[in-house]
Amino acid sequence: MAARSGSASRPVERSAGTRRALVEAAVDILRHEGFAAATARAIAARAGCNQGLVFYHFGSVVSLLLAALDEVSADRKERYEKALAGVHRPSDLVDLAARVFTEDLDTGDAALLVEMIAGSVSTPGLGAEVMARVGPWNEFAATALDRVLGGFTQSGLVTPAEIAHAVVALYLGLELLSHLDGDRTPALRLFERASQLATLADLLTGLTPEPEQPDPEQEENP
Amino acid sequence: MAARSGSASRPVERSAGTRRALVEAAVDILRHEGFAAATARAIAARAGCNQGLVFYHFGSVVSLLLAALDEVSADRKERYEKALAGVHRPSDLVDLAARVFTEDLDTGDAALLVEMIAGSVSTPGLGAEVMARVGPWNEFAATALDRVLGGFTQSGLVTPAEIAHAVVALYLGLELLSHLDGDRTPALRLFERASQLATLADLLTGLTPEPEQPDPEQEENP
DNA sequence: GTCTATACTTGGATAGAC
DNA sequence: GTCTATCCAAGTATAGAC
Repeated sequence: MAARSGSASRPVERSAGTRRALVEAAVDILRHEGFAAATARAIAARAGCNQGLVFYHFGSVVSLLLAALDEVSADRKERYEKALAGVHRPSDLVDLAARVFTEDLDTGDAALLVEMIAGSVSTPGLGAEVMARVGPWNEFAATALDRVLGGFTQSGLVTPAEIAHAVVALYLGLELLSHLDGDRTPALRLFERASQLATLADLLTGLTPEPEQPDPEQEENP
Repeated sequence: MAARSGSASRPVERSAGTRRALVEAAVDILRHEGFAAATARAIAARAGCNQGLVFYHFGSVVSLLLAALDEVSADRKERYEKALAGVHRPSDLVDLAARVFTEDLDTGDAALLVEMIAGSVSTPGLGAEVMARVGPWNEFAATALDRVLGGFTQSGLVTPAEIAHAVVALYLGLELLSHLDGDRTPALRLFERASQLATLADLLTGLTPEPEQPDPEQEENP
């Protein structure tokens, strides 16, 4: 509380606005121009402010880029977790993965992640930072897999963490290849096949733990 | 025939030597320093010659880098094809893949490929060129898979090309992640699991087409 | 505290020397 | 034909203005 002016020119608000504009511009450039094009000058130009502000607000270009990565990561995680709520069978999970993959490609989120990973390969301190931001996806995948394949993974053949690592690696590889030649059809075709196999898995998991449940779609509790 | 001097200072030999030195230096830098560090100046310095020679001999930096990629690609392909000769069962193939993966990581060839792919993501014309050089690996994987899983893939469930695409993507993804955090254990653990599963596949393929044959190259009946 | 104008560094490419 | 000295553009970062 206390004294409060409605003016938009208050220092703290100007600062916040500039920061936001820079992050947004960074996201945009990473999505459509790539890591190499994401320079302080280019980002500031798109944000409509002076180039030096990148260093004032974020200290360095990579810090700004990491902020951009965090921004879209938060959005994606929220979307994914919401979607995961409706997933119960293996085929559901594969279908979700396919949808997510396509969405990420459409929105450019995939491009952003791949650009950051690619860029971090040749920028000293960046690798660890990006890795730390990929880690949660690993856990997320492990949780999702455990939830759907719980019975199978507990058989001791493989652990969810192992499959999750493979899944994340496959996801990145597919994105990378799609990104390279601009052709997503091989990846989509693969998801089709996986969907067929998952239907098979439905049967397998279906006969192991529970044969039939009264409410498969009863998540409507706001 | 004709006039021939034994001197090593003949223009054509000097040129060839310089070219070779530059390619070798480019390979070395890509392996150990990364794409971003692979500048004309750095490469020339390591090759012990003037920076301008990069442009005289190769026209541009990326052309030199592609030459470096071709260099190691040729070596790898030769090694792989030789190794593939001794592969007959699925488990052989997985073991070979694991060995190849580890070797590539040790020699730095994996790093080089990943660096080039990563770099090409943000260098206009490079993507298509690198993609053209990844294509053969796709075919190679398809051939290898078809050879080992021929009976299974002809069942129509999946095509070798599809699996090959997935395998290449997985390979790249694993290399990328190993490269990022410098920890290869998750990937190696994965190969261990795959090896176990492949032993299972040995049994499957073993009981389907032939229990024992003197020559497994019978492709007659056109 | 917020921002701008300027300094310094590095890299790609070429004009011209040998 | 082979190579070197030099030019110019672009990037990061900061010293100082508001």
